[in-house]
Amino acid sequence: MTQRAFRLDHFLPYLLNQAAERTGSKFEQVYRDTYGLTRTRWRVISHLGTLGDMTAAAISRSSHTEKTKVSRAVAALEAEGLVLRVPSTVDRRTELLQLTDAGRSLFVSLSAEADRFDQELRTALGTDIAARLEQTLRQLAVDALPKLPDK
Amino acid sequence: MTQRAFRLDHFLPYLLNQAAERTGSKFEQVYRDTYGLTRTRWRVISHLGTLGDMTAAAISRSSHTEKTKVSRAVAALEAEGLVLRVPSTVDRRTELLQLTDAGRSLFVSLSAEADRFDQELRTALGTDIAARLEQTLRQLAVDALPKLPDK
DNA sequence: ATTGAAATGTTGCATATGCAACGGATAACC
DNA sequence: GGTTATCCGTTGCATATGCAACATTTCAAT
Repeated sequence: MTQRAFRLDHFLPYLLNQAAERTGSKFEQVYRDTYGLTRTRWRVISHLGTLGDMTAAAISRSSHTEKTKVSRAVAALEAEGLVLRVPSTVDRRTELLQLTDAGRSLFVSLSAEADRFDQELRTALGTDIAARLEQTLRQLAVDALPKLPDK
Repeated sequence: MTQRAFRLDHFLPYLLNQAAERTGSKFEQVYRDTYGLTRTRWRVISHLGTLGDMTAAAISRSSHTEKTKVSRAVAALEAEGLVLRVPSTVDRRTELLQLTDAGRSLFVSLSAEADRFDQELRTALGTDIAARLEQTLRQLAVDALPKLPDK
């Protein structure tokens, strides 16, 4: 019974969390200090910027973010004049969200910085390793994860 | 001026966050539902379990967790009788934290589940890919990240 | 048609979090 | 030695978050 001892620093969920936290908070400095955005607000902006106009529920599903978190971020962004709500005529429960001119202009500059940051990351890791990382992460993020171990 | 458009779903910090969030919340079900632990409490337990007795500040540094977050987790764990504080005689600012018998027993069962979860993850990804992922994540989590792009 | 189930977005409330400030203790420095 | 800076752990407070509940609207089933 050579029982391999549990090692936190080899536990993938922990390593994923650490890597995400460090990388994310590093880039967070950009949109926080320079643009006064929170993470969820940046997430909403970047969704609208890259995926086009969409509803809050769609953003919530696409980003696996609590719908109430999205709702509050949208409210703030609307108050700041960065996002516009267009009530749908077909489904009166929903409203389509779209960037205002100010919102789009913010997205353009911020996404340029994001691109640069991403490039630096990939260069530091090595482009081939970064590409493999991206593929594996997408698998973890999107595809089905293993079921929880049955006890 | 073929400007490559920013794509959120190719942005490494975003993918890292998504993968970490999904993986982490999946395993969180285990320690939350079965053992009533929060993520930070599990983090403290697993640090003490794998790295031995240490101070709150050491846990904070090792896990890149706010010291106030650690402080509160420790207070809760102490109240639940899972962690013991041993004031240091040499440095009277610090207190060494250690698992009680109950705490160690909890760690033993929980780390066994963590091992199983990790194994399932690695099997799902493929063991070689998982090993490469681990190495890359450690690099991102521990090593220096690229400086923020100069504007 | 009608009834029941599900989706959308918001709010209330309890809890979690981040940040600054604090008291106490040690370290650094001159 | 004495002064200053730094470290440890805690607390106060403002904000963020998660979860349940809600009103409204659409969808499903019969």
